Amino acid sequence: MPSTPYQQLKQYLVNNISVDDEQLAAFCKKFRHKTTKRNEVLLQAGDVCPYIYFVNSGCLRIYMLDVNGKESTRFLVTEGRFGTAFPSFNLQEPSLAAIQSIEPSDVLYISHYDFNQLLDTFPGWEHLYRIGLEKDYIASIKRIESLITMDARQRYQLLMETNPALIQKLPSKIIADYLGVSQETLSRLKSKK
Amino acid sequence: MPSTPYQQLKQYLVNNISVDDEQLAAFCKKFRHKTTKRNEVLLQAGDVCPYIYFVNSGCLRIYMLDVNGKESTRFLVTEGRFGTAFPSFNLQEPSLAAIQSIEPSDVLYISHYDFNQLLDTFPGWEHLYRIGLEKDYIASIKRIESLITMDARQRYQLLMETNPALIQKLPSKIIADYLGVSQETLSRLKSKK
DNA sequence: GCCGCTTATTGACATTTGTCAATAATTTAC
DNA sequence: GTAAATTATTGACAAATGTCAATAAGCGGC
Repeated sequence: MPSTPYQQLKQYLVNNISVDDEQLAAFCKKFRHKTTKRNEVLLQAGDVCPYIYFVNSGCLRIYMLDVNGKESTRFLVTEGRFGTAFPSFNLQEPSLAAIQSIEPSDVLYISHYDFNQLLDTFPGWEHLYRIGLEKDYIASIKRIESLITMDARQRYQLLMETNPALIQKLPSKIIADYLGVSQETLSRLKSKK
Repeated sequence: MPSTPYQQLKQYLVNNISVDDEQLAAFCKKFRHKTTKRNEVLLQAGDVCPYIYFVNSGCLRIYMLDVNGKESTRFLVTEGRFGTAFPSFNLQEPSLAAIQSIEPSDVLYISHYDFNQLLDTFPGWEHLYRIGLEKDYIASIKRIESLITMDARQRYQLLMETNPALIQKLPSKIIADYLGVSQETLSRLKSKK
């Protein structure tokens, strides 16, 4: 167990950029710490998203809710990763998506203002952010490809291959709307071999 | 008509970062110029993508071809924008997607090596790239949302609202696989009101 | 540990979308 | 300008997926 809630973030930083202890401390100082309950909502749709989160443990879900109450999961943010309602956080405009913690989670968060200040102050921070953006962008491209080229069964199989832990960990209701299929269809895919 | 093929790129740069003429010249020197024919293939699937392109005029299409010969358009890159087979260019691994110029086009291109050299040499370049990544990432998030929450008709209507020029300009066959629907389905959407 | 709520499964059916095929309309290449 | 190739449209049907409903199973909160 890490002695402070900042251990994992520091590890993430040293893995991705060259940074000395002093800078690490300066970065961490901008982050606040929070534990959440199961299904706690961190951002309501319609609000401007003020924070970007780093997940120490647990799982955040970025999701949309349509007028009929149907939910769609845009992204899942697991341990050791950054996540936010990106378009809202980046542009500081009202969010289409909400953020909830699916399970009790332990997170750090930094405000948009402080985040930008780090960008302007430390070139290393911009580099780190850029690397993260590249990875997330590539992940989103792969997701688009799976959505336009594969049927429901193929997408489910792909997820089983690339991220079986997610399927284990999350209720299949959420896996279903992450894949863009109904709960019933996913249930049938799983049973009918 | 611009006097050199670099006019538009320069305009793009000054719009996005503060940069002096000397730097502009240094940036442009890294780009080569090329005109393409209709349907010319710039990258074959399976090859590592060596370049990122800036489109002066015309249109590039990043697309995938499955074993049955079905094509899916991952992205369309129009005038005044950067584009490449991003995962391959970024990771320098074989590309799932191919690149073609749908129509006769006028493009600039820079190698992965030179691009990274600019990143390392000019903080302004990393900033510019980061801003571009943010925009492209947001666009891809919106595309994912449209794919998981909307049916074919809604996606088509969205495209008509957000980018009617694309629908005008491109054959509906390509619009169809960009939307992730068959040509016939799109044709029916258009006729049946 | 139990109650109650949420989630998962299954069936019947409706709807959407895809596939195949034939034909018409366009467009390209020469 | 014309022939050939590509693209678009339409019909008939098949396949995939969604919706609604009923029931079963699982799990969280106390």
